[in-house]
Amino acid sequence: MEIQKAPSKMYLDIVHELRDIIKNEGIKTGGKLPSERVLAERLQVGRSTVREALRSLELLGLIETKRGEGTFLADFQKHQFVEVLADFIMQQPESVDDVNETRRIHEISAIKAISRNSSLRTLPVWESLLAKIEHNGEILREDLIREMIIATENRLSLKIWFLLKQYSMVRFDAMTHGVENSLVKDMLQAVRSGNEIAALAAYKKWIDVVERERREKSNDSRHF
Amino acid sequence: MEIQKAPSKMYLDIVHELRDIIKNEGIKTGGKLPSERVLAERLQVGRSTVREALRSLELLGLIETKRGEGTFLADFQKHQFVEVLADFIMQQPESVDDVNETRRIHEISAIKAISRNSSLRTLPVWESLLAKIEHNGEILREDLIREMIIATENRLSLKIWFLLKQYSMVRFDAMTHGVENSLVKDMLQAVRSGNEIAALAAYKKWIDVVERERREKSNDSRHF
DNA sequence: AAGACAGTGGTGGTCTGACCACCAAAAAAT
DNA sequence: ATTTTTTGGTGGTCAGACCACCACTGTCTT
Repeated sequence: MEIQKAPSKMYLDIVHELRDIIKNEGIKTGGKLPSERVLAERLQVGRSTVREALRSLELLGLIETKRGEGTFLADFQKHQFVEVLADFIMQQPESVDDVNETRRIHEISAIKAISRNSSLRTLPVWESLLAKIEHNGEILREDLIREMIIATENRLSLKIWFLLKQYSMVRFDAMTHGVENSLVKDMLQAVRSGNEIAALAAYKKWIDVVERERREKSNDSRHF
Repeated sequence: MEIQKAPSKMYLDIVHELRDIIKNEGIKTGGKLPSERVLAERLQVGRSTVREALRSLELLGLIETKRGEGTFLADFQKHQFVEVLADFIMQQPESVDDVNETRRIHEISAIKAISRNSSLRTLPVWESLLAKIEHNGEILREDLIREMIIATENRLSLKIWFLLKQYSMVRFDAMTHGVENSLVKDMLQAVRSGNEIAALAAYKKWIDVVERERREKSNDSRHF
Protein backbone atom coordinates (compact mmCIF):
# COMPACT_ATOMS: atom_id res chain seq x y z
CA MET A 1 0.00 0.00 0.00
CA GLU A 2 1.72 3.06 1.32
CA ILE A 3 -0.07 5.78 -0.57
CA GLN A 4 2.26 8.67 -1.17
CA LYS A 5 1.58 12.02 0.36
CA ALA A 6 1.39 15.05 -1.87
CA PRO A 7 3.16 17.97 -0.25
CA SER A 8 2.97 19.87 -3.49
CA LYS A 9 2.40 18.84 -7.04
CA MET A 10 4.00 15.45 -7.16
CA TYR A 11 3.81 15.29 -10.92
CA LEU A 12 5.93 18.40 -11.13
CA ASP A 13 8.64 16.65 -9.18
CA ILE A 14 8.41 13.83 -11.66
CA VAL A 15 8.93 16.30 -14.47
CA HIS A 16 12.14 17.42 -12.86
CA GLU A 17 13.27 13.90 -12.14
CA LEU A 18 12.64 13.05 -15.76
CA ARG A 19 14.88 15.90 -16.77
CA ASP A 20 17.60 14.50 -14.55
CA ILE A 21 17.17 11.04 -15.97
CA ILE A 22 17.41 12.36 -19.51
CA LYS A 23 20.50 14.30 -18.56
CA ASN A 24 22.27 11.56 -16.67
CA GLU A 25 21.49 8.78 -19.08
CA GLY A 26 22.54 11.04 -21.89
CA ILE A 27 19.35 10.46 -23.86
CA LYS A 28 19.55 12.28 -27.14
CA THR A 29 16.84 13.64 -29.38
CA GLY A 30 14.83 10.72 -30.67
CA GLY A 31 16.18 8.47 -27.94
CA LYS A 32 13.99 6.20 -25.90
CA LEU A 33 12.96 6.90 -22.32
CA PRO A 34 12.35 4.20 -19.73
CA SER A 35 8.86 2.76 -19.91
CA GLU A 36 6.10 4.13 -17.71
CA ARG A 37 6.12 1.05 -15.54
CA VAL A 38 9.86 1.17 -15.07
CA LEU A 39 9.73 4.85 -14.21
CA ALA A 40 6.99 4.27 -11.68
CA GLU A 41 9.03 1.56 -10.01
CA ARG A 42 12.22 3.59 -10.13
CA LEU A 43 10.72 6.80 -8.75
CA GLN A 44 8.55 4.94 -6.29
CA VAL A 45 5.30 6.45 -7.50
CA GLY A 46 2.21 5.13 -9.17
CA ARG A 47 2.07 4.74 -12.90
CA SER A 48 -0.77 7.26 -13.19
CA THR A 49 1.40 9.92 -11.59
CA VAL A 50 4.17 9.19 -14.05
CA ARG A 51 1.67 9.45 -16.86
CA GLU A 52 0.42 12.84 -15.73
CA ALA A 53 3.96 14.14 -15.92
CA LEU A 54 4.54 12.52 -19.29
CA ARG A 55 1.31 13.88 -20.78
CA SER A 56 2.27 17.36 -19.69
CA LEU A 57 5.63 17.09 -21.35
CA GLU A 58 4.00 15.67 -24.43
CA LEU A 59 1.67 18.63 -24.76
CA LEU A 60 4.70 20.86 -24.50
CA GLY A 61 6.19 18.91 -27.37
CA LEU A 62 9.15 17.76 -25.31
CA ILE A 63 8.45 14.06 -25.64
CA GLU A 64 6.69 11.87 -28.13
CA THR A 65 4.85 8.66 -27.36
CA LYS A 66 4.11 5.78 -29.65
CA ARG A 67 1.75 3.08 -28.51
CA GLY A 68 3.34 -0.30 -28.49
CA GLU A 69 6.80 1.16 -28.79
CA GLY A 70 7.59 3.61 -26.05
CA THR A 71 8.26 7.20 -25.10
CA PHE A 72 10.88 9.17 -26.93
CA LEU A 73 12.65 12.44 -26.50
CA ALA A 74 11.15 14.72 -29.10
CA ASP A 75 12.70 17.16 -31.47
CA PHE A 76 12.32 20.28 -29.39
CA GLN A 77 11.76 22.40 -32.43
CA LYS A 78 8.18 21.26 -32.72
CA HIS A 79 6.82 23.77 -30.25
CA GLN A 80 3.50 22.01 -30.00
CA PHE A 81 2.44 24.13 -27.06
CA VAL A 82 1.71 26.97 -29.41
CA GLU A 83 -1.22 25.03 -30.82
CA VAL A 84 -2.96 24.58 -27.52
CA LEU A 85 -2.34 28.13 -26.52
CA ALA A 86 -3.76 29.32 -29.78
CA ASP A 87 -6.78 27.12 -29.30
CA PHE A 88 -7.57 28.71 -26.00
CA ILE A 89 -6.64 32.22 -26.91
CA MET A 90 -8.74 32.24 -30.00
CA GLN A 91 -12.00 31.60 -28.25
CA GLN A 92 -13.02 35.19 -28.63
CA PRO A 93 -14.20 35.81 -32.19
CA GLU A 94 -12.92 39.35 -32.12
CA SER A 95 -9.42 37.95 -32.16
CA VAL A 96 -9.73 37.02 -35.82
CA ASP A 97 -8.28 40.36 -36.76
CA ASP A 98 -5.45 39.79 -34.33
CA VAL A 99 -4.70 36.46 -35.95
CA ASN A 100 -4.46 37.96 -39.40
CA GLU A 101 -2.45 40.88 -38.16
CA THR A 102 -0.03 38.65 -36.30
CA ARG A 103 0.36 36.44 -39.29
CA ARG A 104 1.29 39.46 -41.36
CA ILE A 105 3.80 40.49 -38.75
CA HIS A 106 5.69 37.29 -39.40
CA GLU A 107 5.29 37.54 -43.15
CA ILE A 108 6.58 41.09 -43.29
CA SER A 109 9.45 40.21 -41.04
CA ALA A 110 10.49 37.43 -43.38
CA ILE A 111 10.29 39.65 -46.44
CA LYS A 112 12.45 42.25 -44.76
CA ALA A 113 14.97 39.75 -43.51
CA ILE A 114 15.46 38.27 -46.95
CA SER A 115 15.61 41.60 -48.73
CA ARG A 116 18.33 42.79 -46.41
CA ASN A 117 20.49 39.72 -46.52
CA SER A 118 22.39 39.26 -49.73
CA SER A 119 23.00 35.57 -49.18
CA LEU A 120 19.32 34.98 -48.52
CA ARG A 121 17.97 36.96 -51.43
CA THR A 122 20.20 35.18 -53.91
CA LEU A 123 18.95 31.76 -52.95
CA PRO A 124 18.18 29.56 -55.96
CA VAL A 125 14.70 28.87 -54.67
CA TRP A 126 13.48 32.26 -55.85
CA GLU A 127 14.59 31.51 -59.38
CA SER A 128 12.69 28.26 -59.45
CA LEU A 129 9.61 29.92 -58.02
CA LEU A 130 9.74 32.56 -60.73
CA ALA A 131 10.20 29.87 -63.33
CA LYS A 132 7.21 28.00 -61.96
CA ILE A 133 5.11 31.12 -62.31
CA GLU A 134 6.12 31.44 -65.94
CA HIS A 135 5.21 27.84 -66.61
CA ASN A 136 2.10 27.13 -64.63
CA GLY A 137 0.89 30.67 -64.60
CA GLU A 138 -0.01 30.76 -60.93
CA ILE A 139 1.26 30.00 -57.51
CA LEU A 140 -0.28 29.59 -54.10
CA ARG A 141 0.11 32.49 -51.76
CA GLU A 142 1.08 30.39 -48.78
CA ASP A 143 3.63 28.39 -50.72
CA LEU A 144 5.59 31.47 -51.53
CA ILE A 145 5.37 32.89 -48.03
CA ARG A 146 6.31 29.58 -46.51
CA GLU A 147 9.42 29.36 -48.63
CA MET A 148 10.37 32.81 -47.45
CA ILE A 149 9.99 32.06 -43.79
CA ILE A 150 11.84 28.80 -44.25
CA ALA A 151 14.66 30.78 -45.79
CA THR A 152 14.97 32.88 -42.64
CA GLU A 153 15.68 29.65 -40.76
CA ASN A 154 13.55 30.70 -37.80
CA ARG A 155 11.63 27.54 -37.17
CA LEU A 156 9.58 28.97 -34.35
CA SER A 157 8.39 31.81 -36.50
CA LEU A 158 7.52 29.29 -39.19
CA LYS A 159 5.56 27.23 -36.70
CA ILE A 160 3.59 30.19 -35.43
CA TRP A 161 2.88 31.40 -38.94
CA PHE A 162 1.72 27.97 -40.00
CA LEU A 163 -0.73 27.75 -37.14
CA LEU A 164 -2.12 31.19 -37.75
CA LYS A 165 -2.48 30.38 -41.41
CA GLN A 166 -4.40 27.21 -40.67
CA TYR A 167 -6.71 29.09 -38.36
CA SER A 168 -7.41 31.68 -41.02
CA MET A 169 -8.16 28.97 -43.53
CA VAL A 170 -10.76 27.41 -41.30
CA ARG A 171 -12.47 30.67 -40.61
CA PHE A 172 -12.81 31.69 -44.21
CA ASP A 173 -11.75 29.10 -46.69
CA ALA A 174 -10.27 31.56 -49.07
CA MET A 175 -6.52 32.06 -49.24
CA THR A 176 -5.92 28.94 -51.24
CA HIS A 177 -6.60 30.65 -54.53
CA GLY A 178 -3.90 31.67 -56.91
CA VAL A 179 -2.75 35.26 -57.02
CA GLU A 180 -2.04 37.75 -59.72
CA ASN A 181 1.21 36.95 -61.40
CA SER A 182 2.25 40.54 -61.68
CA LEU A 183 2.15 41.15 -57.94
CA VAL A 184 4.02 38.00 -57.10
CA LYS A 185 6.65 38.70 -59.69
CA ASP A 186 7.01 42.27 -58.53
CA MET A 187 7.57 41.16 -55.01
CA LEU A 188 9.98 38.39 -55.81
CA GLN A 189 12.00 40.62 -58.09
CA ALA A 190 12.12 43.33 -55.46
CA VAL A 191 13.25 40.86 -52.83
CA ARG A 192 15.94 39.46 -55.08
CA SER A 193 17.35 42.86 -55.84
CA GLY A 194 17.29 43.81 -52.19
CA ASN A 195 14.69 46.50 -52.65
CA GLU A 196 12.96 46.20 -49.34
CA ILE A 197 10.64 49.14 -49.87
CA ALA A 198 9.32 47.87 -53.16
CA ALA A 199 8.92 44.37 -51.80
CA LEU A 200 6.83 45.57 -48.89
CA ALA A 201 4.77 47.77 -51.18
CA ALA A 202 3.98 44.82 -53.42
CA TYR A 203 3.14 42.77 -50.37
CA LYS A 204 0.74 45.40 -49.13
CA LYS A 205 -1.00 45.58 -52.49
CA TRP A 206 -1.31 41.86 -52.40
CA ILE A 207 -2.86 41.91 -48.94
CA ASP A 208 -5.34 44.51 -50.07
CA VAL A 209 -6.45 42.31 -52.94
CA VAL A 210 -6.91 39.34 -50.66
CA GLU A 211 -8.81 41.42 -48.14
CA ARG A 212 -11.14 42.81 -50.74
CA GLU A 213 -11.90 39.34 -52.07
CA ARG A 214 -12.54 38.09 -48.60
CA ARG A 215 -14.97 40.87 -47.87
CA GLU A 216 -16.87 40.26 -51.08
CA LYS A 217 -17.02 36.59 -50.36
CA SER A 218 -18.37 37.06 -46.87
CA ASN A 219 -20.97 39.37 -48.28
CA ASP A 220 -22.11 36.75 -50.76
CA SER A 221 -22.67 34.05 -48.22
CA ARG A 222 -22.92 35.58 -44.81
CA HIS A 223 -23.49 32.86 -42.25
CA PHE A 224 -23.88 35.30 -39.40
CA MET B 1 -16.86 -2.01 -18.22
CA GLU B 2 -16.65 -0.96 -21.81
CA ILE B 3 -13.11 0.28 -21.96
CA GLN B 4 -12.84 3.06 -24.47
CA LYS B 5 -10.78 2.67 -27.56
CA ALA B 6 -8.10 5.18 -28.26
CA PRO B 7 -8.03 6.08 -31.93
CA SER B 8 -5.57 8.84 -31.17
CA LYS B 9 -4.65 10.77 -28.10
CA MET B 10 -7.85 10.74 -26.12
CA TYR B 11 -6.56 13.27 -23.64
CA LEU B 12 -6.04 15.73 -26.46
CA ASP B 13 -9.71 15.45 -27.31
CA ILE B 14 -10.46 16.19 -23.69
CA VAL B 15 -8.37 19.32 -23.97
CA HIS B 16 -10.52 20.44 -26.86
CA GLU B 17 -13.73 19.52 -25.11
CA LEU B 18 -12.61 21.49 -22.11
CA ARG B 19 -12.12 24.48 -24.33
CA ASP B 20 -15.69 24.10 -25.56
CA ILE B 21 -17.03 23.76 -22.05
CA ILE B 22 -15.22 26.90 -20.98
CA LYS B 23 -16.59 28.64 -24.01
CA ASN B 24 -20.18 27.48 -23.73
CA GLU B 25 -20.51 27.87 -20.00
CA GLY B 26 -18.96 31.27 -20.27
CA ILE B 27 -16.39 30.53 -17.59
CA LYS B 28 -14.36 33.64 -16.94
CA THR B 29 -10.85 34.08 -15.61
CA GLY B 30 -10.77 32.80 -12.07
CA GLY B 31 -14.02 30.93 -12.60
CA LYS B 32 -14.51 27.38 -11.46
CA LEU B 33 -14.51 24.41 -13.80
CA PRO B 34 -16.61 21.30 -13.27
CA SER B 35 -14.96 18.80 -10.94
CA GLU B 36 -12.88 15.96 -12.32
CA ARG B 37 -15.55 13.43 -11.47
CA VAL B 38 -18.27 15.45 -13.12
CA LEU B 39 -16.16 15.94 -16.22
CA ALA B 40 -15.43 12.23 -16.41
CA GLU B 41 -19.13 11.44 -16.21
CA ARG B 42 -20.07 14.13 -18.68
CA LEU B 43 -17.47 13.27 -21.28
CA GLN B 44 -17.91 9.55 -20.71
CA VAL B 45 -14.26 8.92 -19.96
CA GLY B 46 -12.31 7.77 -16.97
CA ARG B 47 -11.23 10.22 -14.34
CA SER B 48 -7.56 9.52 -14.99
CA THR B 49 -7.97 10.54 -18.60
CA VAL B 50 -9.56 13.79 -17.53
CA ARG B 51 -6.72 14.34 -15.13
CA GLU B 52 -4.09 13.86 -17.82
CA ALA B 53 -5.70 16.62 -19.83
CA LEU B 54 -6.01 18.86 -16.80
CA ARG B 55 -2.40 18.36 -15.74
CA SER B 56 -1.25 19.30 -19.22
CA LEU B 57 -3.25 22.49 -19.15
CA GLU B 58 -1.98 23.22 -15.68
CA LEU B 59 1.62 22.98 -16.79
CA LEU B 60 0.78 25.39 -19.57
CA GLY B 61 -0.58 27.77 -16.95
CA LEU B 62 -4.05 27.77 -18.42
CA ILE B 63 -5.77 26.36 -15.35
CA GLU B 64 -5.07 26.29 -11.66
CA THR B 65 -5.99 23.54 -9.22
CA LYS B 66 -6.51 23.81 -5.50
CA ARG B 67 -6.88 20.65 -3.50
CA GLY B 68 -10.13 20.51 -1.64
CA GLU B 69 -11.56 23.36 -3.64
CA GLY B 70 -11.52 22.68 -7.34
CA THR B 71 -10.08 23.60 -10.71
CA PHE B 72 -10.13 27.17 -11.89
CA LEU B 73 -9.44 29.03 -15.08
CA ALA B 74 -6.13 30.72 -14.43
CA ASP B 75 -5.43 34.36 -14.75
CA PHE B 76 -2.59 34.05 -17.18
CA GLN B 77 0.34 34.71 -14.92
CA LYS B 78 1.89 31.52 -13.67
CA HIS B 79 3.08 29.93 -16.88
CA GLN B 80 5.09 27.30 -15.10
CA PHE B 81 5.79 25.59 -18.35
CA VAL B 82 8.36 28.18 -19.26
CA GLU B 83 10.76 26.96 -16.63
CA VAL B 84 10.22 23.38 -17.66
CA LEU B 85 10.79 24.26 -21.26
CA ALA B 86 13.95 26.13 -20.46
CA ASP B 87 15.16 23.22 -18.40
CA PHE B 88 14.76 20.85 -21.27
CA ILE B 89 15.91 23.15 -23.99
CA MET B 90 19.22 23.93 -22.38
CA GLN B 91 20.38 20.88 -24.27
CA GLN B 92 19.31 22.28 -27.62
CA PRO B 93 20.75 25.76 -27.52
CA GLU B 94 20.11 26.55 -31.16
CA SER B 95 16.38 26.98 -30.57
CA VAL B 96 17.06 29.77 -28.11
CA ASP B 97 18.05 32.00 -30.98
CA ASP B 98 14.72 31.37 -32.64
CA VAL B 99 12.89 32.42 -29.52
CA ASN B 100 14.82 35.64 -29.19
CA GLU B 101 14.53 36.40 -32.86
CA THR B 102 10.80 35.80 -32.85
CA ARG B 103 10.36 37.98 -29.81
CA ARG B 104 12.14 40.79 -31.59
CA ILE B 105 9.90 40.35 -34.61
CA HIS B 106 6.94 41.24 -32.45
CA GLU B 107 8.74 44.08 -30.72
CA ILE B 108 9.83 45.70 -33.95
CA SER B 109 6.38 45.33 -35.38
CA ALA B 110 4.89 47.15 -32.43
CA ILE B 111 7.38 49.98 -32.68
CA LYS B 112 6.63 50.42 -36.33
CA ALA B 113 2.88 50.28 -35.87
CA ILE B 114 2.94 52.97 -33.23
CA SER B 115 5.34 55.20 -35.11
CA ARG B 116 3.12 55.12 -38.14
CA ASN B 117 -0.18 55.75 -36.43
CA SER B 118 -0.69 59.28 -35.22
CA SER B 119 -3.39 58.38 -32.74
CA LEU B 120 -1.21 55.68 -31.24
CA ARG B 121 1.96 57.69 -30.98
CA THR B 122 0.23 60.53 -29.15
CA LEU B 123 -1.08 58.29 -26.41
CA PRO B 124 -0.64 59.79 -22.93
CA VAL B 125 1.11 56.66 -21.72
CA TRP B 126 4.31 57.68 -23.46
CA GLU B 127 4.36 60.95 -21.57
CA SER B 128 3.99 59.22 -18.24
CA LEU B 129 6.69 56.74 -19.14
CA LEU B 130 9.05 59.56 -20.01
CA ALA B 131 8.15 61.29 -16.77
CA LYS B 132 8.85 58.10 -14.86
CA ILE B 133 12.27 57.90 -16.43
CA GLU B 134 13.03 61.44 -15.32
CA HIS B 135 11.95 60.66 -11.78
CA ASN B 136 13.17 57.17 -11.03
CA GLY B 137 16.00 57.30 -13.47
CA GLU B 138 15.40 53.88 -14.92
CA ILE B 139 12.76 51.68 -16.39
CA LEU B 140 12.47 48.01 -17.11
CA ARG B 141 12.92 47.03 -20.67
CA GLU B 142 9.96 44.71 -20.76
CA ASP B 143 7.64 47.25 -19.18
CA LEU B 144 8.20 49.65 -22.01
CA ILE B 145 7.87 47.05 -24.71
CA ARG B 146 4.78 45.64 -23.12
CA GLU B 147 3.10 49.02 -23.08
CA MET B 148 3.91 49.37 -26.75
CA ILE B 149 2.42 46.06 -27.74
CA ILE B 150 -0.61 46.76 -25.59
CA ALA B 151 -1.03 50.00 -27.48
CA THR B 152 -1.23 48.13 -30.77
CA GLU B 153 -4.27 46.33 -29.37
CA ASN B 154 -3.15 43.03 -30.85
CA ARG B 155 -3.77 40.76 -27.91
CA LEU B 156 -2.46 37.70 -29.66
CA SER B 157 0.83 39.34 -30.41
CA LEU B 158 0.98 40.42 -26.79
CA LYS B 159 0.35 36.90 -25.63
CA ILE B 160 3.02 35.43 -27.83
CA TRP B 161 5.50 38.08 -26.88
CA PHE B 162 4.80 37.58 -23.20
CA LEU B 163 5.48 33.88 -23.46
CA LEU B 164 8.67 34.31 -25.41
CA LYS B 165 9.83 36.94 -22.97
CA GLN B 166 9.44 34.66 -19.99
CA TYR B 167 11.22 32.00 -21.92
CA SER B 168 14.20 34.26 -22.46
CA MET B 169 14.20 35.38 -18.86
CA VAL B 170 14.57 31.89 -17.54
CA ARG B 171 17.27 31.03 -19.99
CA PHE B 172 19.55 33.89 -18.97
CA ASP B 173 18.33 35.86 -16.04
CA ALA B 174 19.37 39.14 -17.50
CA MET B 175 16.81 41.37 -19.14
CA THR B 176 15.32 42.50 -15.86
CA HIS B 177 17.94 45.16 -15.42
CA GLY B 178 17.30 48.80 -16.10
CA VAL B 179 18.46 50.30 -19.33
CA GLU B 180 20.28 53.41 -20.37
CA ASN B 181 18.04 56.39 -20.13
CA SER B 182 19.37 57.94 -23.27
CA LEU B 183 18.44 55.03 -25.48
CA VAL B 184 14.99 54.69 -24.01
CA LYS B 185 14.36 58.38 -24.32
CA ASP B 186 15.66 58.43 -27.87
CA MET B 187 13.35 55.67 -28.83
CA LEU B 188 10.30 57.05 -27.12
CA GLN B 189 10.86 60.50 -28.58
CA ALA B 190 11.31 59.06 -32.04
CA VAL B 191 8.16 57.04 -31.71
CA ARG B 192 6.18 60.02 -30.51
CA SER B 193 7.30 62.14 -33.39
CA GLY B 194 6.54 59.40 -35.85
CA ASN B 195 10.14 58.93 -36.85
CA GLU B 196 10.06 55.25 -37.54
CA ILE B 197 13.61 55.03 -38.80
CA ALA B 198 15.09 56.65 -35.72
CA ALA B 199 12.95 54.55 -33.41
CA LEU B 200 14.12 51.34 -35.00
CA ALA B 201 17.71 52.52 -34.93
CA ALA B 202 17.47 53.21 -31.20
CA TYR B 203 15.85 49.83 -30.71
CA LYS B 204 18.66 48.13 -32.54
CA LYS B 205 21.27 49.90 -30.43
CA TRP B 206 19.38 48.79 -27.39
CA ILE B 207 19.34 45.20 -28.50
CA ASP B 208 23.06 45.35 -29.16
CA VAL B 209 23.71 46.57 -25.62
CA VAL B 210 21.62 43.79 -24.14
CA GLU B 211 23.31 41.23 -26.32
CA ARG B 212 26.77 42.41 -25.38
CA GLU B 213 25.93 42.29 -21.68
CA ARG B 214 24.58 38.83 -22.07
CA ARG B 215 27.69 37.63 -23.80
CA GLU B 216 29.94 39.15 -21.15
CA LYS B 217 27.85 37.58 -18.44
CA SER B 218 28.07 34.15 -19.94
CA ASN B 219 31.82 34.64 -20.29
CA ASP B 220 32.24 35.60 -16.65
CA SER B 221 30.59 32.50 -15.32
CA ARG B 222 30.86 29.84 -17.91
CA HIS B 223 29.51 26.65 -16.50
CA PHE B 224 30.43 24.66 -19.51
C1' DA C 1 -26.12 35.80 21.19
C1' DA C 2 -21.31 35.12 19.90
C1' DG C 3 -17.62 32.41 19.33
C1' DA C 4 -15.24 27.82 19.29
C1' DC C 5 -15.63 23.21 17.80
C1' DA C 6 -16.47 18.83 15.46
C1' DG C 7 -18.72 16.81 11.72
C1' DT C 8 -19.78 16.29 6.76
C1' DG C 9 -19.60 16.31 1.88
C1' DG C 10 -17.10 17.57 -2.01
C1' DT C 11 -12.56 18.20 -4.29
C1' DG C 12 -8.04 17.25 -5.97
C1' DG C 13 -3.97 13.69 -5.34
C1' DT C 14 -2.44 9.12 -5.55
C1' DC C 15 -2.23 4.05 -5.86
C1' DT C 16 -3.50 -0.45 -7.59
C1' DG C 17 -4.72 -3.82 -10.68
C1' DA C 18 -6.93 -4.90 -14.55
C1' DC C 19 -7.87 -4.88 -19.55
C1' DC C 20 -7.31 -3.12 -24.37
C1' DA C 21 -4.76 -1.89 -28.71
C1' DC C 22 -0.62 -1.87 -30.72
C1' DC C 23 4.08 -2.99 -32.29
C1' DA C 24 8.38 -5.35 -33.01
C1' DA C 25 11.07 -9.13 -32.68
C1' DA C 26 11.35 -13.91 -31.90
C1' DA C 27 9.50 -18.43 -32.87
C1' DA C 28 7.11 -21.58 -35.63
C1' DA C 29 5.16 -23.17 -39.83
C1' DT C 30 5.40 -23.29 -44.70
C1' DA D 1 14.38 -18.70 -47.21
C1' DT D 2 9.93 -16.88 -46.71
C1' DT D 3 5.71 -16.35 -44.53
C1' DT D 4 2.87 -16.77 -40.59
C1' DT D 5 2.01 -17.02 -35.74
C1' DT D 6 3.14 -16.24 -31.15
C1' DT D 7 4.71 -13.60 -27.48
C1' DG D 8 6.39 -10.03 -24.53
C1' DG D 9 6.58 -5.30 -23.81
C1' DT D 10 4.54 -0.67 -24.35
C1' DG D 11 1.30 3.04 -24.14
C1' DG D 12 -4.00 3.97 -23.36
C1' DT D 13 -7.84 3.60 -20.48
C1' DC D 14 -10.84 2.38 -16.79
C1' DA D 15 -12.83 1.45 -12.17
C1' DG D 16 -12.57 1.71 -7.45
C1' DA D 17 -10.32 2.71 -3.49
C1' DC D 18 -8.03 5.69 -0.06
C1' DC D 19 -5.71 10.04 1.47
C1' DA D 20 -5.27 15.09 2.40
C1' DC D 21 -7.51 19.12 2.23
C1' DC D 22 -11.07 22.78 2.34
C1' DA D 23 -15.50 25.12 2.92
C1' DC D 24 -19.50 24.88 5.07
C1' DT D 25 -22.78 23.80 8.71
C1' DG D 26 -24.76 22.79 12.69
C1' DT D 27 -23.81 21.99 17.47
C1' DC D 28 -21.80 23.05 21.76
C1' DT D 29 -19.64 26.05 25.09
C1' DT D 30 -19.27 30.37 27.24
